[in-house]
Amino acid sequence: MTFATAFGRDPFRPHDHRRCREAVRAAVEADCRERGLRLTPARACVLDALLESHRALTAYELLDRLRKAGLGQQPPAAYRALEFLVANGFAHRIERLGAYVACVHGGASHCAAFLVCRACRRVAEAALDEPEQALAAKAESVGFQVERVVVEAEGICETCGRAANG
Amino acid sequence: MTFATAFGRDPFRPHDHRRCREAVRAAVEADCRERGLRLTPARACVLDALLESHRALTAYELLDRLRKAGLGQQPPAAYRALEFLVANGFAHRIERLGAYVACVHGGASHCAAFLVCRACRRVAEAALDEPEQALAAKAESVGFQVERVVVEAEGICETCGRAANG
DNA sequence: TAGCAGGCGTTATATTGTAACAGATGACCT
DNA sequence: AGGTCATCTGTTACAATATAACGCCTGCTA
Repeated sequence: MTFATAFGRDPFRPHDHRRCREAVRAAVEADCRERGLRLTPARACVLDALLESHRALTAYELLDRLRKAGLGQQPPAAYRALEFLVANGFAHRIERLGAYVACVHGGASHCAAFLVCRACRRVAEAALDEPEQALAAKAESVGFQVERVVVEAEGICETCGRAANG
Repeated sequence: MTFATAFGRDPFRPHDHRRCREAVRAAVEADCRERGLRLTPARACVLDALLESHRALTAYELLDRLRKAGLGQQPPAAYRALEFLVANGFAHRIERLGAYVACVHGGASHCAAFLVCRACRRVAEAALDEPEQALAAKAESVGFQVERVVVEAEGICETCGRAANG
């Protein structure tokens, strides 16, 4: 399990975010070509907004971007773009926040865990190799069929912790 | 890690729920006495509603109960009772659903994982001994201070699975 | 008995998300 | 070329979840 930007670094700390963002964007484009998915202007606009930072953005913040770009006016525009991005593994919904982040692991569907800073709303993502092994074992023992696992750790990132403690 | 009702059984399957419910209710009352907490009529009403089943209920479903009992009319009545119950470890919020369940582990604050059936909304709770050890280790390695961990497995319980598959 | 904290009532509003239907576009077939 | 189909988008209207802010009441206690 590793926490990473597109370049294997800690997203809570300064990094070459331009390269980080562009690498993910290129990977998504390539993946869409391969899988015959349409990265339409509205979808690309939402993805780009998410890629501007490692912060979780709400659907309405993303809708603002669509409005400014002239690519949509009403909530369904944002939710449709997000539905596409989440369904295809290009973004994740952070349940704890009702907000969304770009996926930094490039396309393939996977099970993810998140560190969510409640101060700056930045999110670090970890690929979980197994969907919480112990949990899966217990689920099986009661005949429960797991379809999706949400793992979100809420807290304070190093930067915000230092800012608060002086 | 064990999934349990108050009597160590699988909450997705039939059990002596009257005893299950009454034991939790008594434990909560005892805990409130010990800790000087006030289990007011409105709070008890919400707790009792949650204890009627192992299903997650929304704040507005709970507000209906308060209304019928003449113990509150507006949303804040429900949210205040829930705030008390959650803050003191007597209930949990299921982030995935925006809904609430009674805690079956009797009071002490703890870290929990949930199996959430998306068909019947019943919820099984597991006490996590350590707050996701691997996650905590990784958090520490990037200087992230974890305050709370959400672990929710969404899927289909045995009963609902059988109903669907014939 | 004055002050204080906690609990509650009420109004108003914020935030997040969906249903439903219609128009537009582009791919593909004949 | 024209027909047909699926997908994407526009729009209206609304549902569902949650909170801010203010003020009253009650019971404790200094």
